[in-house]
Formats: sequence, structure tokens, C-alpha cells
Amino acid sequence: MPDRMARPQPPSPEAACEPSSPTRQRRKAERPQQLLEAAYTQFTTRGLAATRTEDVAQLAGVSKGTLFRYYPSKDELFKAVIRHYLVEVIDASRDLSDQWQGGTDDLLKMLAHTWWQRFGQSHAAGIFKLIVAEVGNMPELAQFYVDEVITPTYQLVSRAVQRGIDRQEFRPVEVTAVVQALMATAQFLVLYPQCTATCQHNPMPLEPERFMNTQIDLLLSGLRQPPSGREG
Amino acid sequence: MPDRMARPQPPSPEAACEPSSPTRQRRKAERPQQLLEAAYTQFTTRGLAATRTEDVAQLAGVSKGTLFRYYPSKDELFKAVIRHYLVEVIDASRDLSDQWQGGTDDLLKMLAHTWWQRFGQSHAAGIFKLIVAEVGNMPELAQFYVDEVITPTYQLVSRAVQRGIDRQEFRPVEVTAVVQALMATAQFLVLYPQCTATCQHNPMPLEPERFMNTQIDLLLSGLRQPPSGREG
Amino acid sequence: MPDRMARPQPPSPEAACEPSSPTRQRRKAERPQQLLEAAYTQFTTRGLAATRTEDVAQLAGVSKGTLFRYYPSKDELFKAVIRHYLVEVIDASRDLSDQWQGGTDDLLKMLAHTWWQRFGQSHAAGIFKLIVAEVGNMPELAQFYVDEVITPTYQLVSRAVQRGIDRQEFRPVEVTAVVQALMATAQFLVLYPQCTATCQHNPMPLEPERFMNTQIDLLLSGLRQPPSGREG
Amino acid sequence: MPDRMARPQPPSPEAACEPSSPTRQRRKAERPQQLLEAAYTQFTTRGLAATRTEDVAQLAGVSKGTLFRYYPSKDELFKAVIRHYLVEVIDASRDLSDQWQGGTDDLLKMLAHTWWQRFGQSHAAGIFKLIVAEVGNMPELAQFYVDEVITPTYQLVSRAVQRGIDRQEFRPVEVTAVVQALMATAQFLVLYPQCTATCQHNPMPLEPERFMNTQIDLLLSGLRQPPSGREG
DNA sequence: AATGAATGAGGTTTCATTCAT
DNA sequence: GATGAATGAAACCTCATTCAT
Repeated sequence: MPDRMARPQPPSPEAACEPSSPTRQRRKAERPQQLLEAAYTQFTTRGLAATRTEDVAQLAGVSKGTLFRYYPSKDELFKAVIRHYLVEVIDASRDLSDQWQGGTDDLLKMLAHTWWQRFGQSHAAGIFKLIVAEVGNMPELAQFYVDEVITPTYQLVSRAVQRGIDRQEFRPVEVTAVVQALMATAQFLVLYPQCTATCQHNPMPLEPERFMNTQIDLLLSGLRQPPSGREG
Repeated sequence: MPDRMARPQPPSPEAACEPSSPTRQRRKAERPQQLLEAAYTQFTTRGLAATRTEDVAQLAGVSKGTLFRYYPSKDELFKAVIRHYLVEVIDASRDLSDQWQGGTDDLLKMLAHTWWQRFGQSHAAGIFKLIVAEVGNMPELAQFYVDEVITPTYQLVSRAVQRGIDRQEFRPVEVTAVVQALMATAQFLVLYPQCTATCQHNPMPLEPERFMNTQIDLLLSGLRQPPSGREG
Repeated sequence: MPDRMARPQPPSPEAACEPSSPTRQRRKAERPQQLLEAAYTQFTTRGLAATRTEDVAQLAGVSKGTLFRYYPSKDELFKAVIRHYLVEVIDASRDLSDQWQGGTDDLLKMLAHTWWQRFGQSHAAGIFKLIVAEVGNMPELAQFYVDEVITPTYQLVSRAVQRGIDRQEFRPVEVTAVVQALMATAQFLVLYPQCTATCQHNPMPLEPERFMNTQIDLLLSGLRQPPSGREG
Repeated sequence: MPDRMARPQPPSPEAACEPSSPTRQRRKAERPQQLLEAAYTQFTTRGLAATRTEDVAQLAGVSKGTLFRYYPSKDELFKAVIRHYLVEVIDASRDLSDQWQGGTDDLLKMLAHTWWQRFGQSHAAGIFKLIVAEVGNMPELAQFYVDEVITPTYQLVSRAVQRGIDRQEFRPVEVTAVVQALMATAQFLVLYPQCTATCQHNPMPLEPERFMNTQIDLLLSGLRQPPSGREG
């Protein structure tokens, strides 16, 4: 993980020697979060370049100068936004660990729905849009994304698929292909609405939960062992 | 289709008052194309905001002033790029019409590969990235994308899927779900490499042709009628 | 002497309402001095504009707010620095008064060395650099410098030179010229090292004490009466 | 000589491929000079930090943006000013070469007056002030100054003094001391007026030509061979 | 028609100064 | 009295756009 995308060192409100006053301490502690939220909103709606630092500050209810007390530059603020909201999902996924008892098809559904509940329906769209838009100008962003999102997701999901194969619930398909199919589904789910949000006529509206279910069912129907003649 | 994304009225090179010389005429006629190519390259590499008009002009081998003679503003140039390269694929798909004779699984494979050959491997990634990045600031872009890309694609692909169902090659699945699965596959195919291009360690590299084949096979294995007879 | 460069009214630590505690009183009484020293260091190293008030405060071990309690603005702090360190030398010279008994050449040497010991080797370089750099933006600085430095120095040194002429140790030269020669020597001594401090190759390094001696000897050799007798 | 103070590559007006028009070419060719003059004036009167780029532009009769077409930053403009006006004197001194026929005392006078005519009375004061003020923040400036000014001057003047000693016009004094005395004189001549320019009462006004003559006479009177008894 | 010098609005960032605690 | 979080004016610099040539 490259330096500049390293894990957040939260602008240390606790590093202050003497707590000047409870009120001010509290306000100071809240600022990073306020600013990140404002920045997330602006960056995802207008894009990095089209967002003015003053807009972010105003939306957070502070002045321009205050923003720069907490983040040394617009670029660092951007990276902090990416880190903050990505780390959110990464941490959220950590405890989805492998002690699942039921069928693997239900495990995959659970994983998908958990992802959607915890991240997909809130920040995934914005964050992913930002990564797509800005990765060309920020090589460290690509590495961060791969290391923190792709790799853990790949491992998590491929273990689940492998479990299905091992338990002979699934045909012995190529695991990676299934993982990619699920990733593609998730990506489409977050990006398609972005690209069609403002449209009057949309021939193919997308209801998230229903879309997820349908896609997973379609996928599972291709994975499941055919009821072999001998077994019937 | 709203005004500003309207079908290209090619910056009328033929409207020139007097054909000063054949050479000049030819050069002049090539300008819009050169500028579009240069702009495409810059916009997709650096993004809209980070591309300077001067860079585009230089790459096209003309001066800044000339660029503004052909396109009245950077924004219009951007839209022209989107239009130009999207229309390319739309037109290309038009004649893939319905006189297909073989099996529907092969029809879907053919459509996918044709798309990849004509657009996917060349401009789809760049154009789609630009749409994702800029649609927030350009509502007309969303409508244009839906009208010119989503709608025709939806119609084309859903007809093909319906054909499969009608011919009892496929189970009577929800057509839209299959279309979306294909779209998601295509979207993943063009965006995933973008987001991982500069990475050292990529746990899940993606080979386009192989990826497409695998995903379509996976999908088809979920679509195909189970060997009938015993169940019927 | 204009208002704003007026003799220091030390930021009245004794005006405090109630002597809260001896320790606090002592610390408070030391503040102006600490701040001046910190400011001197920063101003002379980085220049007026490049010095941030926060740097000064930090170096003095207080907060930004405290600095502004003692000096109402950065500009006033700057002037206080100039005043403080210039007044130091002026006061130091006052008692070098005219009860010198030996030869006038030794008197001049004594004056030069005293100046060097008390001011030249410590603060003269920094203060003079600041005056040169900032006098353009602070007319009162020029008047202060003339009134407090040039005039007293001129009087002191010219009396010494006149004494040498009166006692026929020196030729009847123009007194002002000798004073200027000495001033030029002093000025060169403090500025030349500044301008060459960071250089790798310096073809003309300057050792202060030796330089002073040599220059004064050179000057005196031009001042001394030729061995009289044959010429008279 | 370090990179960033390297000899001026004049913002190449001649590098243009096609001379767009005589008028514009002429204007373009004049811009660097106009900007340098304006910048010199502003920098020397207000200092580097206190000069706004817009002031320079306005004084040069152009807009802010134009300044940055010719010099990529305020810092580079500053260095260009230093280079331009220092190189002026350096080049001017190059042909004062050693074919002097008269007495060495007249040679020294000639050198001093030439320096004054060509540089001292015009730009020396400003340039030297800038060097003193900014050298602390620009190490390369120190090296440039030493390499381009101190070293050549030292060589030129020390050859002249050595000539006087060789021809037995001067006592066998330490050459460096004489060079330093002359440099100190020159430095005082340019800086003293700066520091006293705006004063009402100046007890020691300085008339340049007279000052130079007096100081050189004083120096020479210390250098000349005493009329030895044997020769008389 | 083409050029590229010029413009100036607009963006990021800094930092002296204030003031609630 | 001391603190340091907050402010916002002001500075540097960029670059889309214009227009004289």
C-alpha cells in the first residue's frame, strides 16, 4: 500500500496537550467527519476538479481556511474521502467470516445483501465513480483500490465459491469467473443508476434489491449441479 | 434527445466560401476528425478538467485558435467526442439485425464479439469512463447515453434473448435480467482494466476475450433448457 | 524620531492588575524578551515576510494568541526587534566616552573592537540585513536608523578622528571621509559573510578580527603624519 | 553556477516558426525587457515578498496572465532580474582589460569610475539590496553572486593592485586587504543612500562621486611608497 | 482561415489576526 | 491571562477564450 494512500491517521484531536475546553474539543473532533461528508457529497456530485474547496467548506459549515487546517490540500482531502469510505466497507466485511452453516447459495446471497446494506446503497456508487474518474491521474489510487478492495473481496468471495464446489453444491466451474460475475453485477448496480439518474425516459430502470436477487439467481442456476439422472 | 447532445452537425467544412485550393480543402475537411481524435486521447487519459485546450490543439497539429473555430467551447468539444465515438458503435450495431440463422447462444456470442471488435476494445473504455465522470455535471449526457446506447442495446439484446426463449433454447427467464447481465459483463470488461492498469500486484488480471467467453458460457449454462423429457 | 519607532515602552509587565503568583509574574516578565529573541532569530534567518507569527510564538514557547497580547501586530513586533537590538549597541557605546588617554590610533582600534565585541559579532549582521531589506516599506525605519545609529556613531567617531588631527597624530584630512571609511568597513564586515555564507567556493573568505585589524591599519597608514622634519 | 541561476536563456522570441506579424513580433520581443524593468522597480522598492505579480504586470502595461507567459513564476522572474542586471555589469567589466598605460593609482580610479558609470549609479543599489535581503532563502543566489561578481571583481582588482606593487608605486601591502577596502567602499556607496533616502535630517549625506574620490584618495595615501630618504 | 499573444475570471492556498473558552 | 480554532482577505498561478494581425 503506497505511502500517500496509507491508513488514515485521523487528524489527531487527542494529541492536544491540554484540552482547551470541552466544547472546542468536541467541535474540533467533529470537524474531520463533517468535512469528509461535505467533500464526499461535492466530489461525487460534481467531480474532483469541478468542486471548489470553498463549496466543501461551506457545506460543512466552516470557512475555507478551516478546511485547510484539517487537510493540507484538496488532493489530500480527496484521498481522505476515498480512504474513509472504502475503509468503512473493508472493515465491515472483515467479520463476515467463514463460519457459515447453511447452503452456499444462501451464503452468496447473504454476502451480496450484507455488502449492499453496509456499503452498496450508501457510498459505493460515489466512491467507485471517483475511482473510475480519477485513477488515471493517481496511480496510487489504483494500487490502493486493488489492495484494499479487489484483493480482499476476491479472497472472500472465491472462498465461498470454492466451498460450494467442495460441497458439490456447485459444478466444478472456474472460481475466478464466478467472482468476476459477482463483481460485475455489483459494479453495474452502483454505476448504472449514476448514468441514468437524471433521465426522463429510462427503458430499463433498475431496482437494486430485485436486481441483485435476479442476477444471483441467474448465476446460481448456472452453477448448481444438474439433478443427475442417477440421483433422481 | 436534448439540444446540446443532438446528432453531430459536422462543423460544416463544406460550408467554406471559396475552395481556395484542393489541398487546403482536404486539410480543412480532416480537421474535425483530427481534433476529435486528439481530444479523445487527452480527455480519456487525463480527464476533462485536466486536459487543456492547448494540449488538444497541439496534439492535433493546429493552434489553439483553430480549435475554437471548429468547436465553440471545450464543453462542446467534449460532447462532440462523446457523440462521435458513441455514434460509431451505435451505427455499427444497426446492421447486426435479426436475420441470424443459427442457435441463439451463438447469436449472443456473435453480438458480444462484434461489440468487442468494433468498439469495446478501442473506445468503449475511454468513453464510458468519461460518461461516468462527467454525467453529474451534464444532465443531457445521461439522456443521450440512455437514448443512444442503453435503449438500442436493450432492444437489440432483448430481442435476441426473447428469440432464444421463443425457440425454447432458453428457459423462460426474465429477459431484462439477461440483458443486464450482459451489460454488466461488458461494463466490467471495460472498467476493470482502467482501475487496475497501473498496479504492480493484481490478484485477478483480466484477459478480455477469455473473460467474455467465460462469462457468456456461465450465463448460457444458466439459461439453457435442462435436458427435457424426464422433467416434463 | 517618529511615533512608531519610538523608544521601547516595554509591554508593561508591571502593569498587571494583581500579582497572581511570583512564578507567573516572573514568566510573564520574561515573555517580551523571549519573544524578541525568537522573532530576531526568525526574521534574520527567513526574512520578515517569510516568518510566520506562529513560528515566532512556537520558538518562544508560547501560543500565537500570546504573541499578539504583547505586540499588537507582526509589524510592531518587527520594529520592536529592530529597536531592541539597535538600542543595545547604542547604549553600549555611550560610556566609551572621551576620557581616552592613549594614542588616537589605539582609540580607533578600541572603538572598533568594542563595537565588534558588543554588537558586531552578534546582532549587527541580522539587524542590518533587516534594515536594508525593509527600509523601503518603512520610512520611519530609515529615520530611526539615522537618528539612533548613524548620528551617534558619526559623532563618536568623528570626535575621535578630530582628536587625532588636533593632536597632530593624523594629517588634517577630511573627518567625514574617515568616519565613512570606518562605517564602510563595518558594513562590509557584517554583510559580506551573509552573502557568501552558503557558498562552496569562496575566493575571498573573510576572518572578522583579522579583517578589522588589516583595514584599520591600512586606513591609519594613510592618516598618520609623515615623519616630519625633512618635509617641514 | 547552479542550474537555476544559469545564464539567461532569453524567453526566445526568435524561436517562433512563423513570424505571425511584424507588430506582434516586436511587441513580444519587447516584453521581457519591459517586465524586467517593472519587476526591478517593484522588487527594489517594495521587496520580493511585498511585490504582487499584478503590480509588476501593471507597471509593465500588461495583464497578470501575460507576465506568466514570459516568466513561469514570481521566483523565476526575480532570478531573471538579478541575472539581467548583474550580467550587465559583468559584461561591461570584461573589456576593462589590462592594457592600461598610466599610473596604477589612476587605473584604480578609472576602474572605480567606470563601475560607477556603468552600474553603480543605476542598478547596483537595487540589485545588491535584493541579494542581501533574499540570499538567506536562496542558496543558489549566493553562489551566483560569488561566481559572477565577487570572483571576477576580485581578480580584476587584485591584478591592478599587484601591478602597483610590482611597479613599486605601492608599498608591498596585502593585496586582498586593498581589494576588500575597495569593495567595502562600493558597498557603502550603494547601500548607505538606500537606508537614509527618506530621512529629513541626515547628518552625513553622501555625494557619490565626491565620496568615491575621497575614499580612493584616502586609500591611495596609505598605499603609496613613502618618499624614501635615499631617493629624495 | 489560422495564429498565438493577451486577457482576466476563478481556483487553491497561506497566514495575520480575532475571540470564545 | 493564555490558548488555538476559526476566519477571510489576499496572493499566486492557470487556462478557456478572444481578437489583432
